[in-house]
Amino acid sequence: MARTDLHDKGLKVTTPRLRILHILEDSKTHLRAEDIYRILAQEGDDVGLATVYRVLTQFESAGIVNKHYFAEGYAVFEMDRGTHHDHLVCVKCNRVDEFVDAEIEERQKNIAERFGYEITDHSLYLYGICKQCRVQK
Amino acid sequence: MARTDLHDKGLKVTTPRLRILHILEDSKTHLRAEDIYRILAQEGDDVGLATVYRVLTQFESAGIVNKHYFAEGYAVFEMDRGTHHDHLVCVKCNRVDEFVDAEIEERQKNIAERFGYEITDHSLYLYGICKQCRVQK
DNA sequence: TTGATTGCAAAGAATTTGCACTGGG
DNA sequence: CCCAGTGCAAATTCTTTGCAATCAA
Repeated sequence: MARTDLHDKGLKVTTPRLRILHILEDSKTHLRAEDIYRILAQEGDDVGLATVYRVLTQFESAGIVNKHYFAEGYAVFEMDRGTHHDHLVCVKCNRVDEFVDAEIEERQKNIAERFGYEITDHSLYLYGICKQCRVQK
Repeated sequence: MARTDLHDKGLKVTTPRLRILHILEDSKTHLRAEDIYRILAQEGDDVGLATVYRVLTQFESAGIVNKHYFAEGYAVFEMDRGTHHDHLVCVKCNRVDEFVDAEIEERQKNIAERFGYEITDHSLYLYGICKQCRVQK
């Protein structure tokens, strides 16, 4: 599956790509390039950081992963599992939660229509302070 | 107003701060530190880029401005006017329209509540192709 | 074989910091 | 006066790129 996945996207099946794909598939959270680089090293795969960045960029172009900039100043990646969702980001601890709201999606469509736009994409981020951070404050 | 504004926040009233505040107040769009630095130079104010960054950081802590990372990899700033407006952006001509949808705002609030977040801010961008761009193909 | 892919190191872009000097209160 | 505030350059952090070696197809 991973093999054919890469092949279908016109990407050569190399060890770095398979390993990175695997790490992304296993992860439940958003990962930075640096995170992936560290995990690779832990697992004994000596993949260069530059390669991690390059592979992630290629995966993004191929629609395999999604890239986000939350409020920290660096990019994080997650598998594109086909299910669109928006994000809640804690500005204190950087925790991220995901949600989908059909009504919001619908209204966005209507608003775009009203303004004469044909939507190609959208991004919705809610920034706030999560429960834990408020408690320990 | 600007003077007392700074004073009330415990910030010394200096030329760089007043000028930067003025630029932010006049701007209808999000500005990068670099943008502000360039505008200052154009207006004849020789303020160092490092100072722009420092002042913006202080303004953010003081609640005077909001800082965001959208999908570009760098921070943008805007005055905190207490009103959340969202944006429609044309990916062809960069035209920008603003909108507010009470129902969406309401649902966002509910979602945040459900996840235990206390919202401090949010950003909603709809990217698309505007009518004119579609017409002239 | 052979062009795509990788690693490493150097380059870039955005942002921060150290330090001596300056200016607001 | 005195210390917060500033400018400049050097340092950091995140990411990209040039180039020779390497590997998948």
